[in-house]
Amino acid sequence: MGWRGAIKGCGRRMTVPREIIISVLSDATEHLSAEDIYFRIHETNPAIGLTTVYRTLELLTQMRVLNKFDFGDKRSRYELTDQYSKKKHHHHLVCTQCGRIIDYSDFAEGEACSIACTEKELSEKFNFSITSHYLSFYGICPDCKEKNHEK
Amino acid sequence: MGWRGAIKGCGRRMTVPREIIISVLSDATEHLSAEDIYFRIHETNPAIGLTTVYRTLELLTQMRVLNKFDFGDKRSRYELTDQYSKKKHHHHLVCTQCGRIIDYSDFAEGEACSIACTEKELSEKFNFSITSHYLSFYGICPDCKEKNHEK
DNA sequence: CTAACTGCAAATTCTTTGCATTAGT
DNA sequence: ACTAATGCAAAGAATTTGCAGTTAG
Repeated sequence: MGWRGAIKGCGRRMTVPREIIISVLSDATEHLSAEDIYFRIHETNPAIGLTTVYRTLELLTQMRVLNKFDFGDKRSRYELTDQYSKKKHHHHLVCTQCGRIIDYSDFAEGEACSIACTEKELSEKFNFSITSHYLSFYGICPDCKEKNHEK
Repeated sequence: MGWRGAIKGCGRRMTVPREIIISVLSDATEHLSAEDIYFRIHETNPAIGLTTVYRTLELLTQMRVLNKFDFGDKRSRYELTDQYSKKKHHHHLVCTQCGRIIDYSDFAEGEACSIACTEKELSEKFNFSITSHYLSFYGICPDCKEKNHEK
């Protein structure tokens, strides 16, 4: 079932703003904030307000169409969940100096398997129904390393 | 070198508020927000302001004495980094329904090793200097599962 | 038709800043 | 003494809410 079905399936309505917001998210390669989305939409659809963007993102997050992330700057960022995304499931590599984020999905030998095993062990041990996970590595990117070296 | 040394080592001063804030964090079992810390301190030290708590947390985070987390509610939460903590390095298991967070550090067979291997592979592949990682699993805790069942 | 959705402006909430005062070293 | 650190009040920034008008089904 596509996201349209998910929305209508629970008594909600398909609207122009929702359609556009998801299409922006679907085309995005980066991790967009509410304001990012608002500005992209605003050029072609100035009638759509920031409030609607926030409300739509909240709704879609609750419906598990979107994941909501926080990378340290104070704005929340969103991306489609695996189920609805063109991109494969991925983890993040975050530069703590410049904020650059690399998505990687060509998991190292054993990484994916290990996560799956851990998930299974944890769900048994703590009796949790695990639905997802989030793995990020933090460090200094090549560019920042170079800049730091020059000083 | 303890955190006191870290602070003095870079020309900063040891003060009563800093001492108290770290001791609260050191004793905490949960993940405290700035306000949590402020209230705990306030009972015995009403002279210490919330601003100082924020400034201290910011400083200590920059010095890598603290890790700053975000678990979805909008407040930031803090805990001592492995180097300064009584607790072992751990990962998180978060209930998406009630917000409960379980720390686990008795890593499953292979989990710790796999993270270390992945870290090494990524740092070579992307030429990143990786300093830390963050792994969380999300799901529904036993209590919430039960509650959902009753309905 | 009617209830969900929207936009605007105002309100909230968390966090940061300006500035005069206090207190480590 | 010198300057970092503090507390207060005020400012800032991201997000949420109240409400009257709009629109999908």
